[in-house]
Amino acid sequence: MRVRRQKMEALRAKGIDPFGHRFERTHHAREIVDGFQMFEGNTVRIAGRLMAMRSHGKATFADLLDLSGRIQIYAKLDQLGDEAYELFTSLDIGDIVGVEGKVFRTRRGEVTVEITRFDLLSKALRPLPEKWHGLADVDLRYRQRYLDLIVNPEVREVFLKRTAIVRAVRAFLDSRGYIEVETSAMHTIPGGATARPFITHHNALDIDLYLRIALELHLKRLIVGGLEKVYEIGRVFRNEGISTKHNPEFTMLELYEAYADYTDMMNLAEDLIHYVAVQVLGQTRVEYQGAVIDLTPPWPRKTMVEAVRERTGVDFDAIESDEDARAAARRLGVEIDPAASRGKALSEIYEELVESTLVSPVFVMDHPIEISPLAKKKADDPRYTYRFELIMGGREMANAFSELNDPIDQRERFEAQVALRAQGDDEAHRMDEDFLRALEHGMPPTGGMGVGIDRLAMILTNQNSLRDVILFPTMRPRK
RNA sequence: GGGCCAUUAGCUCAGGUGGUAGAGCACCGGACUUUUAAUCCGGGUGUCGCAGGUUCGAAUCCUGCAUGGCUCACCA
Repeated sequence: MRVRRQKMEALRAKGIDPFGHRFERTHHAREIVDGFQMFEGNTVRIAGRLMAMRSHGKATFADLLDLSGRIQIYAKLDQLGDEAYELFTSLDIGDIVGVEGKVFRTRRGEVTVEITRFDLLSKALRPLPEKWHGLADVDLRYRQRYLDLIVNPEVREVFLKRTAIVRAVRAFLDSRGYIEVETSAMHTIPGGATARPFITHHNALDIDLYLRIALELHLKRLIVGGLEKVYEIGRVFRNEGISTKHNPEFTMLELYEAYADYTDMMNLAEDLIHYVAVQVLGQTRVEYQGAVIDLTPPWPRKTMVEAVRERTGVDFDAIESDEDARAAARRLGVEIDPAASRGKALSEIYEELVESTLVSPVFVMDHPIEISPLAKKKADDPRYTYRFELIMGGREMANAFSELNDPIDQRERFEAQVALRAQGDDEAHRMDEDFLRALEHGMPPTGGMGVGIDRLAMILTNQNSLRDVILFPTMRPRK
C-alpha cells in the first residue's frame, strides 16, 4: 500500500490525475470476445479493473474485468512509445483503466485488445485478494462484499440472478393487472406477523415507531380502498436471531386480490414461480443442495392434517381434545407447552416432523385458527382456516390465505392474541384499532399471499445461506 | 443462548510432543515483444485475534474475552 501511494504521488508529479474522469466506452468485454468475427481489426474502447499483469519486457499482457466479464489487453512498446509503455507497466492489479485498441487474436487463440492508448481512471491503493483462491473468508466476503464481487465471479452471477428474479416477479404481476404500491415502513403498531419489531423514535412527534414486520395490514387497507389487486416488494424487519436462514431485514413480496380466495392464490403461486424459473433459469427443474426440485405445476395440495397423517400416522381428525392432541405430540417426541391447544399441537408436530421433509413443491393447507389470526375460518370447520403455505426444499416459500374480512371476528382474534401477549408471548399480535376501523368500512372477500424473496432466490440460485443472496447481510460491527 | 470448530504476512494456508515464524499468490528489484495460475534470478514485508496465567522460554499449554463458521434451541 505504501508503494502504491508513492506511485500515485509520482503520477501526480507528472501531471497525471490518478483518479480520472469520464471515459466513453464502445463495448463490454463479453461482446468483443463473443463477437470476435465482427470485431477483428476494429478499434474499441473498453474500461474496467486490471485483474492480472503478465509482463514480457517490451510487451505486456493484462486482464481487464468489466461487468460482462474479462478480456485480455496487450501493451506493446512499439505501439505505445517509451513513456506510455512505462506508465502502463507501472500500473497495479486492481487499478481501473480505460483502453482504446484494436481487436485481434493471439497465437494461443485468445481474443485480445492491442492498446493504442489508455487512461488511468482510478488508482487502487489497496491490493486485491489472492488471484487463484479468491476471497474465501466468509466474514470478509460479507463485510467487504465489493471484493467478493470483484474476485469471485460466481458471487456476481448469484446477485445478477437475484435481480432477474425480482424483475420477473414484477413483470408477471404487472401483466396480471396488479398495481405495485409502496406503503409505510414505519408503523405505529407493528402487525401482520408474529415477530419482535425494531423500535425507533420520531423526535418531532415524540412517539416511538416500529419498523414494519410485514406489509399485510396496509395492503389490505388499500383493498378496502378499492385498489382490488395490489402488491408490494419491500424490506421488512424482525428483531430476532441471525442465522444462515434468518436476517434481521429481508425482502417480502405481498399481494392481495379482491374477490379471490386462497385457491386462486395457489394457482397464482404456481404460475408465478413457474414463470420466474423459466425467465431466469430457462427451465423448471432446479437443483437445490443435491436434490432436484421440479417446479412444473400443478403442485400437490394437502391439508396440514393430511400431511401430518401421511408422515406420522397420527390422524388429527380422530383427536378432539387439547389433552389428546398434546399426548399425541408427546408420543411423537415433540416437546409441547402443557397449555397448548389442539391446533397448536397439530402445527407443532407439522413444523417439527413434516415441513423439512417436503422437498418438491407442495401446498399445505387449512392451518389451525389459533396460529392464523388474519385468515378466514373455514365455513365447515371453524377449527381451521382457509390458509396455505407453499413448501419447497423443506422450507416455507409462501404463506397465503383467504383474508379475514369480518371485523367482528377479526376483533376477537386480536383479543385472543392480546391475551397471549398478556401471558408473556411477546410475539403475539397487538390490537390494531385503526386496521379494524378499515375492515368495518367493508373489505371485499380477498385472497392474499406473501412470498419470501430471499428464500426464493436461495432456491433458484442453489445457495444454502441467506447471506449469499443478500448483498450486505447484517453483521456485528468490526472492531 | 448451549455445544463444537476456527482466528498466523494484503490473500490462501503450513507450522507432532513449548526453544524465538514459513510456503504459494500478491508486492519490490532484474531478464524477457503473442503470454495467460507466463517463466527465470534476487528480496519476507508479521501486534501469530485480544488480555491474563503457567514456564528460564508460549503461535503452541491453561483461563477469560472478541469475531466468525457449523449445529441445536429460539424464531412461522
